[in-house]
Amino acid sequence: MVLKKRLDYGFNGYQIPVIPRAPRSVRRRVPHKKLVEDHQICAFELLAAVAGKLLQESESSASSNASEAKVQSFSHIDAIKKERIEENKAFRSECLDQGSCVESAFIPELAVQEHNFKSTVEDHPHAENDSLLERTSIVTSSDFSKKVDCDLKLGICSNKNADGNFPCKVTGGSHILQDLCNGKTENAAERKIGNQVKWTEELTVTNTASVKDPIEKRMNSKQLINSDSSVQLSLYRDPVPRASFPKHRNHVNVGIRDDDDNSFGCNKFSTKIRAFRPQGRNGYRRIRRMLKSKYWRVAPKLRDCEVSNTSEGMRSFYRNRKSIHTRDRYQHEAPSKRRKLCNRSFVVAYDQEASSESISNCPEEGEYSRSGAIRRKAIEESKSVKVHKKQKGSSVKFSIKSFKVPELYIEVPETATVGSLKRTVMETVTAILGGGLRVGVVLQGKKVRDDNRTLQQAGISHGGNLDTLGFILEPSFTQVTESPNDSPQPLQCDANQKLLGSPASPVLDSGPSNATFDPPPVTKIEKQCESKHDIVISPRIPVDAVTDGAGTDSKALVPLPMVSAEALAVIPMSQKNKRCETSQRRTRRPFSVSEVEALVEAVEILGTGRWRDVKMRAFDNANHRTYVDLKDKWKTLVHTASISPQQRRGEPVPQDLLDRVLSAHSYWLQHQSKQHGKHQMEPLQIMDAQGEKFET
DNA sequence: TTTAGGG
DNA sequence: CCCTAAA
Repeated sequence: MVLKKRLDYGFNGYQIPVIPRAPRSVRRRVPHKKLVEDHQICAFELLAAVAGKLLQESESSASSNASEAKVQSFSHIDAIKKERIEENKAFRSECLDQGSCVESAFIPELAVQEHNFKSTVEDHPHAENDSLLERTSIVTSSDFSKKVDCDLKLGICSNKNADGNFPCKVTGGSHILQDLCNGKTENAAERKIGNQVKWTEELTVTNTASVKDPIEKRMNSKQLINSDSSVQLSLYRDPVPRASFPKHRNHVNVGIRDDDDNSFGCNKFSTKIRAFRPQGRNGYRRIRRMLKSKYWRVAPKLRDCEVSNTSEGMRSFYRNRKSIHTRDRYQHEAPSKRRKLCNRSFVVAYDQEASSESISNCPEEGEYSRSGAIRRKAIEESKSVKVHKKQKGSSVKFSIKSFKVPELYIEVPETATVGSLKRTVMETVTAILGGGLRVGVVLQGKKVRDDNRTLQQAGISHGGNLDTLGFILEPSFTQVTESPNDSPQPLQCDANQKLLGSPASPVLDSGPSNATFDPPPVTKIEKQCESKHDIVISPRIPVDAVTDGAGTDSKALVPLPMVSAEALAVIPMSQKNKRCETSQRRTRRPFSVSEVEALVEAVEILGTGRWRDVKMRAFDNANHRTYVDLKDKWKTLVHTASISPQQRRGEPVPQDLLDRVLSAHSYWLQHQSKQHGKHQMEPLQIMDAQGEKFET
């Protein structure tokens, strides 16, 4: 018997909220939108973080130089660091737009050291002096959780201005930037635009000979750049003010790679913040456009300096691609299929690891570009390991402070909560860690491949080069796919981390590749190579970083790969694009028990004909689960429940859940016919707390 | 776009 | 999971 339809929440059994099924057209309009007021991570915030970073950098640089401006409060910096540590996440933003040369600026945090700077320049002899910083790392921080309604744009000119400085510009935004700047908006212009105050701040990257105070902030001219809530980090290559910035929105790289949100755990809680069809058509289209360009976004960034390496880069790229495909097919779905899922999401183009050299190491005359252009890190292996070694007798003692997780690609809706983001990252990380990672040992920049050698034989002894010992995480199948002779050094960790003044911060870096912020105050800069193709590639594909341990003094952990990630990306991207657009089957993502449970619960309440609602109710945060997926899953669940346990495969689903599936299925089946001609169906059967069904 | 089903 | 006809 069908129980009362309106059951109050708190009822011990199913809640059967009566949700009259209005015509689709009507339902569609129901403003289910639970606006996310807080904790919304949006591009703006990320950008704001970057901007703040930049400013901080400026300040800190200035402060380090006694003769420079007054020291500002660094509280916000601390906050950021703290946050970073806490979240272990780095967000990178990248501006991508068709044909535009938008580039993100890297906001370094490390103290700049001259030698770093030099090495940078030297390592990239081909770099064009015209190129700009291209990397941006943003740390997500609760401090930035405020919602910013307008745009923030950061632009850094590659050319010096009359003063010999590099103009930077941060525009738009409301309060965040200002907050981050600790009120240093003296000269910022404030204007009312609609209901918002936008302001622009111009910064100048000083092209000082002294590496120590590379950046000088200067605020003067204001410029308003308006855009529809887009975040842009632009780098002008041209000193001449641009008439406009390339436009694109919501492209924020989160630095995580899995494109799905696996945080289904919280799905069933209606309390979570959800955006019910958050964007309108425009947003939708926008997303689509975005998706279309998803694969080539890297292309526009190709720099001259990187071209020189194109050939080789391509080769390795393809090699990797090939292996990847055999092992893990491309995961991005065809744009046309995921539009909604991707709506208003941050898309991680790929990990643009900012090398510490970027902005902070302001290169000298015309060298600017070199330093920034090539810093790319091998995405795959973005592990950042900190090893704390202690010598003890003839044994070697290690203390790995942390490993950076290999590339992650995560896509989350802007409306996702920070908490869900954390969960997503966690799940992704977990998945990756459990998906075949292995640890590699690197000594003096070279991989120690022979597992049978003793540490002593390998030169890892207390009397040896412990300083150059590092550990890396790499795909376990790397060896198989990689050419035998290659000695890819995907990533490397700094075995030498002496825990520089950081006993207090044991957690120091552990986020996914965020070298930018990771570096402890006085750390050496990690040079990492990166290859852009990751975007498309499975996170675990290692890139053959061309590295030679040559001059590995303890400082340069990883030789800079000469392979230009961008170069690699250029062509491949387009190809991938095609590939993806055509037909890339999504990766299989078996439903977990908890997901099944959420699904069952939702179906019990909503019925079997309202997958969209089910999706929103229980899987709103799981962007990788479409309503079709849920429908299909339900279908299989019903099937599974009707076969003998022996015939079932995959992760076993608790029998009680299957029972619920059957009962709900039959209930709704029956109900369906009834409702056909009449009112709304009565909600379904009810079950008691024990999950036993009541008789209908 | 969402549903409903077949493949 | 994909593909699609229908709605």
